[in-house]
Amino acid sequence: MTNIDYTQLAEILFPNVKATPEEMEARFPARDLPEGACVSRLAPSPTGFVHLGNVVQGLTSERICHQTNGVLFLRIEDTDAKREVPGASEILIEMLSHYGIIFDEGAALNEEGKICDKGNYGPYKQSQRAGIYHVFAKKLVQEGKAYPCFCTEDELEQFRKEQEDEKANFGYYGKWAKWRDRSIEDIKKELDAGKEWVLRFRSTGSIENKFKFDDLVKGTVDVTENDIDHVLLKSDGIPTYHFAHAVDDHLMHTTHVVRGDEWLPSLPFHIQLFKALGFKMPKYVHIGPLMKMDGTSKRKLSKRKDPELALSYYKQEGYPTECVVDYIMTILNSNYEDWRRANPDAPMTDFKFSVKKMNPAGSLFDIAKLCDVSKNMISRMSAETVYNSVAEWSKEFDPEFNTEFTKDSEFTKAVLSIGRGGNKPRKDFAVWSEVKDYMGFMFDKYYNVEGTYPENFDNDTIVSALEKFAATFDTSDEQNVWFDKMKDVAESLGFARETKEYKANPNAFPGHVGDISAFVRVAVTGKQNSPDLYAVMSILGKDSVNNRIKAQIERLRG
RNA sequence: GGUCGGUUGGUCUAAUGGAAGUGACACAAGAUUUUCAUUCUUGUAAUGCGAGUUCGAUUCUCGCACCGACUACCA
Repeated sequence: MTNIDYTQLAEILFPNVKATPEEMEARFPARDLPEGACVSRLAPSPTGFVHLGNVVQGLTSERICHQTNGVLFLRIEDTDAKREVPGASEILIEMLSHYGIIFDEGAALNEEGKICDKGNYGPYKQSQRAGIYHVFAKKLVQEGKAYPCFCTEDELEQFRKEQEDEKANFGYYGKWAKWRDRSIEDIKKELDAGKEWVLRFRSTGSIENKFKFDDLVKGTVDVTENDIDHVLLKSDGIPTYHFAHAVDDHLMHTTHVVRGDEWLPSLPFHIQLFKALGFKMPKYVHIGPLMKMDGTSKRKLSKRKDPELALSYYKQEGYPTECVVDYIMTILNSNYEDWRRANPDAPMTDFKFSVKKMNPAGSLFDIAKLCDVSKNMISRMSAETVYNSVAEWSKEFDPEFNTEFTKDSEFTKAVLSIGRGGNKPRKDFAVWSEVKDYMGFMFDKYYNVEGTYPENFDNDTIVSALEKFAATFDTSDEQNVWFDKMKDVAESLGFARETKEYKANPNAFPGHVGDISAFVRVAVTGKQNSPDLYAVMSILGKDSVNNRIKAQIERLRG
């Protein structure tokens, strides 16, 4: 082994780094927080793709922090320039805020809607923290815990092939760690030649050594020491996720790291890194992935295959965000559902969230269940709230419907009020996009003139029923009077006045009052199913109802 | 190949070293309603497999199977 002057090496590699780790510590002092307060963060990549995973992690972190009067901050992990999409951070903040994930600190939007920093532990974009990382990188080199590596992509690929052939573990270690113990002269030669280099961690671990580590969700996990000399700084001087995670979460005083369990395999390296840097470990909350049923087996929700992973899907379909939040809460803490039933109108934040309740396995994301949650929540909303939400949604996603829907807001709200309120409200739709189907017939534009009538009745009978009914009904009638008139029509055609009467003796009548109302229903709504017909007709008004019936009579007569 | 994680009805889950549920979704049947949506009642349905420890294991231990993740100068 060559004897290397690490201090000299550090100077050669980082000649411009003058600041010391101590200065960094002083610049980011411990937070002044009450006892037991948790500090957590969401640290997404700005790829422009905001997904359910962000909400799952975000809600978990948010609850952990705000339930303990702690701090939730947003850090943008833009260390991979290739994946960054302009404007992605802005979209992310905007989207998450709709889901109740509001950050106390970190990347934020200014008054012009542009990204800016809020808080004393910034910058919060990792690409702007290069100088900070380099201070700690230099320190690691000085201590002999990191070294430069000049291997090219081709060389690394070659190692990989050899390892496959030899059935050896993959990675930069052992005889493949070509630059682990090279002389200063060798390193200088490459540097002088202008070769690109990365900074690698000098691992002292061995896969022979196992130990236990506590994860707040997974419990005690078995860990095998890492023996790979992972990259800390890429050739552009930007850190890898691992190094940035250690430095940032230390300096920003994160107490709880919430992230997907795809990170579990790199935990050994992270533990090693924190130790090497002399940092205290945060607590880890590794969340299982969201799964989806694919045929008979489950698989992780995939960005490519599953549109429902993207938050934009829920916006487009018109799922109220609070419903998505409620559903996700039921996945995160199974007792949330019971709590919600007992407290239907309480804000979600009243629920006592517990990390211990989280499932260490991946949960299946069940759209059917989401719809159920959504249906229930929407049924409890006021007509006013529904009106505003549908108006906002349709403005963006169905402008044509929006025009009709908002033309006469009092009329529309009256329709939305049918069966709303009380203990057993109607549950007709789970998403705003279903509203058009539900009540479109109230607008002439969407009223289906070609409505199909119940079978087993000839046109003459239907026409005759419609004529008789149109001649007598009055929108000022009370509901019972209105229905009595319906019964009169039934009787005059030889139909049973009461449904029960008919059921008791079905051969005695051609039909019953329910059939008469079915004729009227189809004539007025164009559909065999509708909300309460009396309410529908009252809201439509006498003229509109008469016009529709008249047109139907003519149509049926051919 | 290696490392790690996971496994209770179709799904989300509860519980426990001592009979696995007046839990939820979905599904089915019935009742209710002038239709639908509701609401109510009822029903179908589960501890992956094999050992070990134990009087007793779904729970603890080990092995296997299956599923998933990671194994990048991505995060």
